[in-house]
Amino acid sequence: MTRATPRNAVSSRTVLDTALTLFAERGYHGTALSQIAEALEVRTPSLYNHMTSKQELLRTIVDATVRGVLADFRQATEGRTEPVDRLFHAVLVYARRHATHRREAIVVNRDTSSLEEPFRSQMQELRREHEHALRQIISDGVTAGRFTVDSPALASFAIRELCVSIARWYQDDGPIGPDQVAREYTEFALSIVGVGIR
Amino acid sequence: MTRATPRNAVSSRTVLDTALTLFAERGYHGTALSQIAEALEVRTPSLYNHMTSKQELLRTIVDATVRGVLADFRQATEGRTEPVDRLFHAVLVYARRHATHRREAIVVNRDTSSLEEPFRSQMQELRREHEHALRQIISDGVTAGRFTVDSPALASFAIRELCVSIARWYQDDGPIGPDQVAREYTEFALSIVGVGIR
DNA sequence: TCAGCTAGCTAACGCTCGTAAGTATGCCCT
DNA sequence: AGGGCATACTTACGAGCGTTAGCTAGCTGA
Repeated sequence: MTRATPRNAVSSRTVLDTALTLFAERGYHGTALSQIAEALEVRTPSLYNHMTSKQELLRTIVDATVRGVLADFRQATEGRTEPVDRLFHAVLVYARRHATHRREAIVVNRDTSSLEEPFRSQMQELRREHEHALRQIISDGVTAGRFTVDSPALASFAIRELCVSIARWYQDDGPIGPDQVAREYTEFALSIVGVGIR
Repeated sequence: MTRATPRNAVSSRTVLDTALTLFAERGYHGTALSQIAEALEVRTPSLYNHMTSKQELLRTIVDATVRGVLADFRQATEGRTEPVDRLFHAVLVYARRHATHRREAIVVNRDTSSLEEPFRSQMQELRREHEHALRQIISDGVTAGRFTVDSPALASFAIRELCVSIARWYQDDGPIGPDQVAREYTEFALSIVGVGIR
């Protein structure tokens, strides 16, 4: 049984959250378990009451995030058939996620390569799935004459990285909310494929 | 004197180059000197004949790259006054550099935070200089009525990260050259600030 | 009340890291 | 021919890492 009100609020959730913060700040290899422990005001070995290994922390973070991205994408695009409509909503949720889940995005983008095999390949496969799905929307839009772009692959890369970049500067306590950022960036994305909103 | 034709071609240049490749691949903290040595088919301590510390390798890489970016920028924009013209050339050289200097770009973006003080602050100051200069061009363009964008800061971030992202997928041996990529991405950038080329 | 479990602690492990010291080897120039 | 220098080597160091083992305290529930 989990203690009702532990004296110090350390749990697998808080360990993961602290790891997330530090991994995002200093990278997986740049973060020592002792730093996570220190942030939680606990000795390093005590962490093992809440996790099984450092690698598992990374695995959990990447897994949840990558699956979340795919789930977002499916929910945002299902039922929509118009390329502009599909791209708009796919980019909107993707951009929004990078404002609301900054740390996760930074860790996934920087440290997926630090995952051990075979998990690393599995995760990269899932990321590629999202990548291809987005590119497909653009290809379809070009075929349908909705988008104007030389290379769907190039545009797809550009749009994805555009969204990812939000995680690198966005501040929760800043003057601009996630929805607003997402909408602005979606506008940028549509500009890239030659769709003007205004 | 440097030996004319050393049996094994190890030099400060090759050490730096190998470090660059590995840092870009696995990150600064994720790369051990032993790995650099192994790639050069040499024992780890032998590296110290060509460098003074691991940290110095990173310092050299970041310093050269950041100063190169600023030099590029100045050369590309000096003498130009038209906002569209200035932005076009500033983005063109910045984008191009990310195709021709992929590894450097990846290392600077991921591992500048691993630099020790006070060098880290100095480098970040220089990066900020480029950032502000680019933003200024956009602000000026908005004032002059050449660009259409809600927030110059947002657009500036977006354009910069767009260029940086080239380093993450570009392949030298691919079907598309640096100039072509740079031109495409510059077009994307101009779309973002509401300037159509075609 | 007290058994059992949770979650903290200290101590210690084996490993790898970056770096230093001292030694050997072989080319270059005089 | 041989002295000097560049560059490689072996050995070793101290520090820090992730992780394991074993102990202890105190809350929970019967």
